[in-house]
Amino acid sequence: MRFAPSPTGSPHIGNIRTALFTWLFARKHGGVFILRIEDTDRARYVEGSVQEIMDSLRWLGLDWDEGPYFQSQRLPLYREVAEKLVKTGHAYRCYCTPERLEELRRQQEAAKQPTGYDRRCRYLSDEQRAKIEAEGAPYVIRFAMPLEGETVFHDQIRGEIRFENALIDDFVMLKSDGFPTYHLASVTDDHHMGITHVIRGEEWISSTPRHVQMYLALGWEMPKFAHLPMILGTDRKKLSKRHGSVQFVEYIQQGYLPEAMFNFLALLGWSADEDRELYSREELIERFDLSGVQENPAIFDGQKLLWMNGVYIRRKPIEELTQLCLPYLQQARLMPPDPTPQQIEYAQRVIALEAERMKLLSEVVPLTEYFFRDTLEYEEKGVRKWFTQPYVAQMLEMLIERYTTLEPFDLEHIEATTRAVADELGVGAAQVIHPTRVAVSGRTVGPGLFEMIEVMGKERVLQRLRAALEMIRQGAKD
RNA sequence: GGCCCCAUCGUCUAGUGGACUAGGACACCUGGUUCUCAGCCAGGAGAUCGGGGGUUCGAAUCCCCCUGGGGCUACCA
Repeated sequence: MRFAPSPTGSPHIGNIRTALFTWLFARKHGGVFILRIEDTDRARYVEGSVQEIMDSLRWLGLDWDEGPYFQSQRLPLYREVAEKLVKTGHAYRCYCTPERLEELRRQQEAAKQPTGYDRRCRYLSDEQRAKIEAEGAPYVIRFAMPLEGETVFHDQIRGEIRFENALIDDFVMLKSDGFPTYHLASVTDDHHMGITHVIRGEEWISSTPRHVQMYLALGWEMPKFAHLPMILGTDRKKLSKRHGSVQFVEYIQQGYLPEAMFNFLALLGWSADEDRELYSREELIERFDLSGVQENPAIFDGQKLLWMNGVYIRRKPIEELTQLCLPYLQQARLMPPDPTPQQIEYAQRVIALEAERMKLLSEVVPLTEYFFRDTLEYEEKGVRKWFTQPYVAQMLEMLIERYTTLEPFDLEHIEATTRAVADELGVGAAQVIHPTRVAVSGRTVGPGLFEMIEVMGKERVLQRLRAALEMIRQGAKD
């Protein structure tokens, strides 16, 4: 099995999903998973994309057994195969210029004819050929497709697919710059690398008859083909830039967990016959089967992925989750680059309180900000609703006074003390809890108040209560 | 235009001739838990299986046509 991406840009969800399915299949059947970089188009090569591909695979835990191989380093092999086909009459040199080809296509389009090479050079006589060769004209090597009959192959997912040979033109195998096209390179490598199952995207179906004919011409054993359904954007169009983040690395940055992404991607276009959606990596390997692969394209909708990520975040042991969140906190300057054990301990307790609200690791910043900052930003709505209550100033004074002497400053005592204040004030507990939350966090939503106060610690809480009291008194004067 | 692939709730999907008053999940709505949110629990709404013909005692499941969507149609992959 192999995953053979082309380094023409940052890998997207679809590319990685193909890698995942291939990997799953290889692991399930004890096969060898090979990474092969199809860098045969020098013009479209994007610097750094190979690294991104490898980083993405590693991040997801898709380890490869061999490679990466680079097709650009195997040029002589492809030429050898192409020449062999020329010798056996299955291929020929074509000297047509790009200009002629373009003109030909224009005419065909104008005449509403199917476009394609007219095979002119296929029928050149030896003398004509020798003459052109003598001039040193550049050439490509084209495969000579059978002129009649049809090519039939059995797709592991879709069953039998057939194409009429006459409709397939003599495609280029070797370009004039000496590089192979995809067709030549992949067939050659798949054969030499002992690939038994070619698993790739649906967009390759129409190229498969060419590959089949090459195998036949070369006398090579045919691998099995499996064409995965495509992944479309919410507008049912092929995934592209305007669909938001389609680049895989962006998901990594936003704080998706590899476990969640793995699980989600495995279920995009594949399913086991059971009412379940949460699977571990091992369970997926155990269950994966080409027969469970969907034939119709799937629309990529991030909502379910987001939900699943939340599930996996909540399942994470808190120590691990804290380590995962740390980089985000540091980037936001909420934590220093080299935190002390005490600071990590504090962050961990904070994260434990907010974890169930987190769907992305990056959300740790907006979610926990107020635990770390010296000065709070108050939510306008909360201030208006709660700081205007007549009893609030008195309430804050009482809380400050009692918290100051409260020992130990723990959950149980904080709760008892706070509720006692409500009783004395003759109001419901909620009437105290809500304004206090605003005073202490600046917000109207968040974790349970008493837990929050306990984690913040006495000093920080007192300071915030005083600040709130000051603010209310100022407001009263105006 | 030509060739090819595909078609079940908004989305991911289960379903391979009778167990289907079409199941699950996300999202959505309601109720419960509770100091808010989230979480959790319970419930609800949501698909005449794209349309039309067949085959059959019986079709989401098989066949044909139509429609729709997608892919390919490069010296790109």
